[in-house]
Amino acid sequence: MPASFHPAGSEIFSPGSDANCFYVVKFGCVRVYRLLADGRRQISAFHLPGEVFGFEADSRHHFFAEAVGATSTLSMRVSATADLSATLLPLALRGLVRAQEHLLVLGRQNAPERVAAFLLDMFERQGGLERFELPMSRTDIADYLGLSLETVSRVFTRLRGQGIMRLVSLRTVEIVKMQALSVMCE
Amino acid sequence: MPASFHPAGSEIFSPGSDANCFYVVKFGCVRVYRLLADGRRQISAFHLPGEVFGFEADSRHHFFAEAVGATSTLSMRVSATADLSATLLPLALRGLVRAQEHLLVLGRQNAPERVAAFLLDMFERQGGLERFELPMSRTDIADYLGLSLETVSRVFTRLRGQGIMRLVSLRTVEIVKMQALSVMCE
DNA sequence: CGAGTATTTGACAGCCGTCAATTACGGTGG
DNA sequence: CCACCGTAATTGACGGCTGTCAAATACTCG
Repeated sequence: MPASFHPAGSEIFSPGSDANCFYVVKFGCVRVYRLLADGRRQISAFHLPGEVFGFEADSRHHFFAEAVGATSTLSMRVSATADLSATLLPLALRGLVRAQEHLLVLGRQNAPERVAAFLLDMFERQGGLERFELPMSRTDIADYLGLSLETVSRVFTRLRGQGIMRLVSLRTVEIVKMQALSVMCE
Repeated sequence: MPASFHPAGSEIFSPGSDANCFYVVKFGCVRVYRLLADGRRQISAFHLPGEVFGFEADSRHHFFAEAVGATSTLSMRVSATADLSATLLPLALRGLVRAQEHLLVLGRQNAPERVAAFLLDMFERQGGLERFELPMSRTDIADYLGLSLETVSRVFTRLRGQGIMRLVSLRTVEIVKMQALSVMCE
């Protein structure tokens, strides 16, 4: 179970490379994404400490994975796992449910609803403390939510104006009115 | 492996119900979707003959599944499968990849690109014949692509005007310029 | 053949993306 | 410790795509 360190922005895998192992995030954050021919990017998931990513339907990767900030991972070769299917199935199913929920956000929610959903997700995945870090840039958030970075920024400003959240620093969020944020996602 | 017949529009399962079996489509088409509180709907997938759906991360369904038209399915109890994990893992992984590709469409492609991607997907999944049926309504297509039904209709009209496709009947598509359609998705 | 539904088409408004400029932050070196 | 520089984030102006509302047309089924 070898550990690796990934500097900010470094590639972990890319489409076409061998998918012979999967990864556990030890610290930091990983973004998994696809690109269109003209460079438009859709981040399908961020992975935080403790989360597993990198398994594929076949033996090749179909996505890019990069360290968002300084990140360390543990990688496990698929062959080294006694019962691979039993290990991966629950992970794959959870990923599937997450992706399907994300589809609802991208397909049917407007910009404020998307940002609210994102903040609540980050809140819950980082232990439910009202103050937490955003490991990723506004551009990353935009590419995850299918918005422009300017729109993400504008919604942040609006949420601050409504007293729903506070920015302790550019990347540190404090949720003030949890209820209001939840209502926004319906 | 009991077979069931589902009339058009009938419910196959809904959120909260027991997820103790999964389903294979025999004929017809199934839509799987979620709703927001105000009724906005996102269809996460259509399932055509031969495809499997209905497995979940836990023992409860999180989605609605309905027959699009007259549909028949085979249902298998999860407990009746010898090695459940080995059977379901490839299906779950394929579903995950599909969902992630769909995320790119919803997050980063405009209306014509989305419709083109949808038509190509239907084309490929129905055997690659240039003429094929759309089992679902414009509303269903819209809720799958995160568009309004009017926008779907307008894009259809435009594609016909450009000589890229023909509507043999309202639900029967003939793709005339495959190349042009592919280019639209990048 | 007729009723009801599905689809198409049109007019118009609004949300959000793009382009651009300004401000704020953070890290580095003096 | 502070000044400086490069990057990230914010803010503003404006246009276009797409949603909404509404009406007309086409289709399907009984």
